Amino acid sequence: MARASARGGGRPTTTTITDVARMADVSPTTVSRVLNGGYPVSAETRTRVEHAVRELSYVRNAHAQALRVASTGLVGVIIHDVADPYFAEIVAGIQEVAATGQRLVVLCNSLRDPGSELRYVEMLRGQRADAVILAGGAIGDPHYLQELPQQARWLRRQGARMIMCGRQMADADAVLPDNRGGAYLLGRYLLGLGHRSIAEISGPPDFSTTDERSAGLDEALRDAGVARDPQLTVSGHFSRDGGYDAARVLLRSRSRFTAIFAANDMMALGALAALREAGLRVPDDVSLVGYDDLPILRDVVPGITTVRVPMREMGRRCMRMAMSTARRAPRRETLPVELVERESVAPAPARQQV
DNA sequence: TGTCGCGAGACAGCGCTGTG
DNA sequence: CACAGCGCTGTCTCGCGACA
Repeated sequence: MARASARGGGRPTTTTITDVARMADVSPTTVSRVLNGGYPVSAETRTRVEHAVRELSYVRNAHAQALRVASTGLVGVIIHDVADPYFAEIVAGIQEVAATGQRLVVLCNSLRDPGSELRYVEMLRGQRADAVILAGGAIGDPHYLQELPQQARWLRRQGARMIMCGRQMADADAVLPDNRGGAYLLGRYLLGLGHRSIAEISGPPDFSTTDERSAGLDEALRDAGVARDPQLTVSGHFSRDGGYDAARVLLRSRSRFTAIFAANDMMALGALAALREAGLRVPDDVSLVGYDDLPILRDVVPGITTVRVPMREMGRRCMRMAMSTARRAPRRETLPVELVERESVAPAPARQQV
């Protein structure tokens, strides 16, 4: 099988284009022509080469190929948390498109640590990735905010590009959900049902997603002439436990509210658990809304009203950007979101407040 | 004219050798 | 000691020549 003559000793041997050429009784040039097309090769020779490729289980050396064609076919995807269904959906969309384009996706889990994210970008640059997709809201760390655009510029110089999924940055392409617009929709919906005391379980303070969704709710309240009570905002991690803890803080406070606006669905699930533990019914005692429309929400009782973010489509679009030719001007695509009404919201009770 | 082989050169980056 | 130059890795492209 793999040649033992050329490289002896304990060194690992691999099948190269030369081995295929030898078995097919042609030159490496002809093997390359068969594999890549674009040159005339007789049917008989083509068959011999293809047979040798199968016999030797030959696959091209991606590193060596990258040297010649200046493309590794590698796309790095950096996400905050692999256990978060939000990112799972985005990655599913990315891989759907990657599979059609013969791209290898490398998944990196930053656990929302800005230092990890920067290190992964550098490592992917070192691997000469064709593109790096950064999914999730921006982190407000000063060093990170200064360094990341620099990394995007270096990538661009290498002929690669950076694509932001769910946030934007100069020198990088971006696919964005309308965070502010979606939060505005939810706010208006709650206000329309008579809710005036709306508690907010917001995301961590240093994330752009947190700011945008809070701003959307703010805008809805402002438009309705409803003053916002700062006591009714508690921040937490973008997770089930983050929502659970924040809801418990709200319940322990003496503040009164008729509805909870959670910054994402996982937080809404945590809040639902905390409300249930406190003996409160959703939506009879408190209304609850989430954000994202994660697939797992379909099996939750009561069904949680939310905003559908086209996560899979965002992933698909990011990958298409990664596979397309880089342009000078960064590209921006904003995807619309829609309100999904389920059973977790009821009209505000006339007097009763939690 | 079609098909194929040959050889040079390019690619990134490490390690080695020679030179000043 | 610093620096330049070269070899090495595997693949691919390109120009040119050979052959049926």
